[in-house]
Amino acid sequence: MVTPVRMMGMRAESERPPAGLAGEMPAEPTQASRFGKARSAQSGALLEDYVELISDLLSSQGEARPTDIARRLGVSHATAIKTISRLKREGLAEARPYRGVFLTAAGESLAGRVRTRHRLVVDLLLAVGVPREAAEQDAEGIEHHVSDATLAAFGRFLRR
Amino acid sequence: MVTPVRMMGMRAESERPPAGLAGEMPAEPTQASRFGKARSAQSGALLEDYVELISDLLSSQGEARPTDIARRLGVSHATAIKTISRLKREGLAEARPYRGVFLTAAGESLAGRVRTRHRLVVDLLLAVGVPREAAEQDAEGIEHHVSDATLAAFGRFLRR
DNA sequence: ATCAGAGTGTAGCCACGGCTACATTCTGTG
DNA sequence: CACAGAATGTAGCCGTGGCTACACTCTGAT
Ligand SMILES: [Mn+2]
Ligand SMILES: [Mn+2]
Ligand SMILES: [Mn+2]
Ligand SMILES: [Mn+2]
Repeated sequence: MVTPVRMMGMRAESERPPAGLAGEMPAEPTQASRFGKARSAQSGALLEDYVELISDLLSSQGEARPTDIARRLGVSHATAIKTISRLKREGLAEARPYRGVFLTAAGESLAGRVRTRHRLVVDLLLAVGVPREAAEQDAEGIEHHVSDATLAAFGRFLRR
Repeated sequence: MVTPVRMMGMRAESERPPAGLAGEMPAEPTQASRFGKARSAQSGALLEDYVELISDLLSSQGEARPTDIARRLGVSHATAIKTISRLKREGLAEARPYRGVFLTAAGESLAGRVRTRHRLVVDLLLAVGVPREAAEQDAEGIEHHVSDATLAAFGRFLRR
């Protein structure tokens, strides 16, 4: 995500056949690209949640320790630690053994955007009548698939 | 998903510590469960997309061949074939070599629900002012995180 | 100062969902 | 009827994100 080195799969949009002679159904290049985008969005989701949570912990507790992160996410500490090293590799976090996790500038910035988006999504859901608990729950997954255009529309709708 | 044999990870909600003596922040069992649910939702997403697409192909083309499925999803045929065998394993589809893919009753039923939900999500997005293309795009990911409660709320909002 | 217990880290396993490369089977023309 | 080319299937590789088991390091009470 941060480093779209080649990001997952995502088949090259170009390598399409010459599109049959007649107008036999556009072959839908759009559809494939939509699925592809949804897939890559998903790949960033986990990192986004980590970064948002770490930022929260740093504010509220003053530190973000692997065990806390693991507990809050509902995964084993081993899993959390492995993902934290991925955050480091992606340049979003820094951490030295037994010393807790911190966010880089990039990490903080991402956390901010993610937090804003999370709130907007919850608010939008509430605004259209989704019950609180469902809104909180579903937002956790939905947020990662909301594009800037959609987010902007949500904002306009809420300010109405 | 259909067969929640043990479904991915999803840490046991129960194994929580005795919750410190004083009232030191509820320890948020909710948060972990929310992340967990979002994770399992994701695990079903791919199968949902396959089933919906296969159903579409069966209606429009009369058959669903691996290559078509692969092209529409933007993945290699090898990937599609592997996922198709997972669909078989999950009891959603049937397929014999060189004979195309078909849906079981369970598969058809899932496809129907998925299609309905997909449409509702797109309509909701359009209704709150999301531009068409963004709506189509984002819906492809969002749909998999919309609970029944939220879906019902969307329906009410649109019928308003 | 000790040391039990909590927290961290590492190793190794698994399933999923991508891919490429190669082998096999169909099928429509010629 | 042959057979080239398309479709299908198989094998094997990779990274992610889970897990358990075990080893190491800290730290707060005695
Ligand atoms: Mn989330
Ligand atoms: Mn969030
Ligand atoms: Mn989808
Ligand atoms: Mn869909």
